[in-house]
Amino acid sequence: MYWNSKKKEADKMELFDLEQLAAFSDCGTLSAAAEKLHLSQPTLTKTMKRLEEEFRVPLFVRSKNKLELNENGKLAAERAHKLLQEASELVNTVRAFDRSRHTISIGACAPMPLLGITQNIARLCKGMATSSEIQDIDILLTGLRENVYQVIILPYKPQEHDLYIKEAETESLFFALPENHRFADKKGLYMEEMDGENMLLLSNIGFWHKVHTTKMPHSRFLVQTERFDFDELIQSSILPCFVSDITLRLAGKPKNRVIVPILDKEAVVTYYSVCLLQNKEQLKCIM
Amino acid sequence: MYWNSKKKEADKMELFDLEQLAAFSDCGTLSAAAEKLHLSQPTLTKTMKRLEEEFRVPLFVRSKNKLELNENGKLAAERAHKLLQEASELVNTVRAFDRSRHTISIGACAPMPLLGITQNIARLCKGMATSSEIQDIDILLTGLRENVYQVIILPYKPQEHDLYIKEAETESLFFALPENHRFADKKGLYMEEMDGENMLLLSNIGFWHKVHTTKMPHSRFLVQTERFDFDELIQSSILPCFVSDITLRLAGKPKNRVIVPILDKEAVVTYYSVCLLQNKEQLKCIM
DNA sequence: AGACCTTACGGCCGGCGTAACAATA
DNA sequence: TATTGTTACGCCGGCCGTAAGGTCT
Repeated sequence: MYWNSKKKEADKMELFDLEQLAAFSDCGTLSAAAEKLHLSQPTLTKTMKRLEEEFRVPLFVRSKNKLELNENGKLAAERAHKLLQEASELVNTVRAFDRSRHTISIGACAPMPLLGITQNIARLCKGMATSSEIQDIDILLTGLRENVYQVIILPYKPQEHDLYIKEAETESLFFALPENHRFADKKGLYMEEMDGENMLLLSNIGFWHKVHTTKMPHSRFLVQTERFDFDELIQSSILPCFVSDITLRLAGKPKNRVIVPILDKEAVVTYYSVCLLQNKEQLKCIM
Repeated sequence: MYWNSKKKEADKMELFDLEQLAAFSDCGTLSAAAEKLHLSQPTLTKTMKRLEEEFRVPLFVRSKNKLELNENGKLAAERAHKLLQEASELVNTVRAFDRSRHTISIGACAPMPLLGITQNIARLCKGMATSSEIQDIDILLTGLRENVYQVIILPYKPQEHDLYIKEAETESLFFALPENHRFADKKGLYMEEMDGENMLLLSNIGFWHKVHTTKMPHSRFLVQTERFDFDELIQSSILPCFVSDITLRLAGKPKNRVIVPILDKEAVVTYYSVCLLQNKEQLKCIM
């Protein structure tokens, strides 16, 4: 296979050469560029010569001890920057694409139903990663159609015909009242009855937030971002808060609290896992 | 300088690697790609492995005896094509830019004044190339402002104030009539008198064409593209044609023809070399 | 003297080719 | 058997670094 060995005209221009050119353009001096790239100055000298040969056009104005880009060189360096940027984007794009093929993005209207489904995915779809977030319901729906999410979890059953829907779990909301609260011995409460009472609330609870603020417009909600802080506050304060059957099951009943069911129909929701009908097969292991 | 020698994580991805990937994508098989690039198959095998390492993402689905791009690979190959295209455009752009810096584009309204000016450029501006073309006058003016042309040659003196103008040579038009033509003994002729006579004409004569067709609307002009064919036809036919003092000076009088001056004022033009005022200094060697 | 670029020289590593092997059709 | 991909192995060239030289501030 030596019959082509001596093709001297080869376009040997490589990205590393351009990187050196770009570095020289940035640093203004070969020495500085060499240091930046952890190379020796003579290496840079030779690469620049090589580039000039490959472009077959002068790129520099050479004084005895000074090297500068001429107009050609400035243009070349500028374009080299662009090309390097695009080369870097190339691998990033491919990596991101690969990642997207291996991760399922789930959008949920509330935190609790995420727990079950992400566990299921980890168990059923080995090698699949999941990324999940809690968002407003309309954002979830548009995100589903734009493939931002492969699966979304809604607190109601949507009617669109291009969606594949599967009923998931239910969640029922309760008040967790201090034992000496005036309603502590009630068997059930409407949110309206509690309206006006200040309550502890965990942030990032999705659509529940809207439920609370609409049904209890006169209450002030002391929002905690951190789960740990929230739990601490429950222990140390006498403010009522919300719990659900799921949190009760997972974390147990907060000490010194009485659990009172909420009677509003909005306090009991059934979650539905939803994906595009066209992705049904691909996602059936989850749904 | 060995303190960084062993950085194995280097982004060694080079254009040649991507070229091999692109070739594989085009050819469908390593062997074919290897042949196309004048490389051996094992080389391709190893490059593909290297690329997979550099992307840190699988790019292929490997059977025992078959290598195919997976989805990642297809994306990578597609983007590789694009990047290679852009790399090629990079050098072409720089080369074109360099060329544009070393060539003066001249637009002229007629062929004759070009002769003198291009000779002057070749003599006065060593290392400068010239490209010239003949165009309509309005195209010349817009082209000058858009830097399509550095210098244009007009048959009149423009009035714009952002232009630098230098009077160039003059050209006077004559009829070259067969010796037995009815006007052969005239001392001068108006074009109107010749209107209706069929004439030989050289194509690509710029604004002269418009002069002829407006002043002699009833004549038919037998247009020749090739100078050689035109000269042959003059010898062998009895059709009248145009000559100018410049062609007479350069090529002499056609045999068997009588030269009769044209009396219309349009038959004597003074050419003006025009450039943008802002380029005056840069072009003063020419102007 | 210090900063910079260039040239000369030598070593080394990485990429390439050959050869041999394995698997498929 | 012919084609294709992979592995093993050795060579060779190109790239890099060190050293030395020249020029300018």
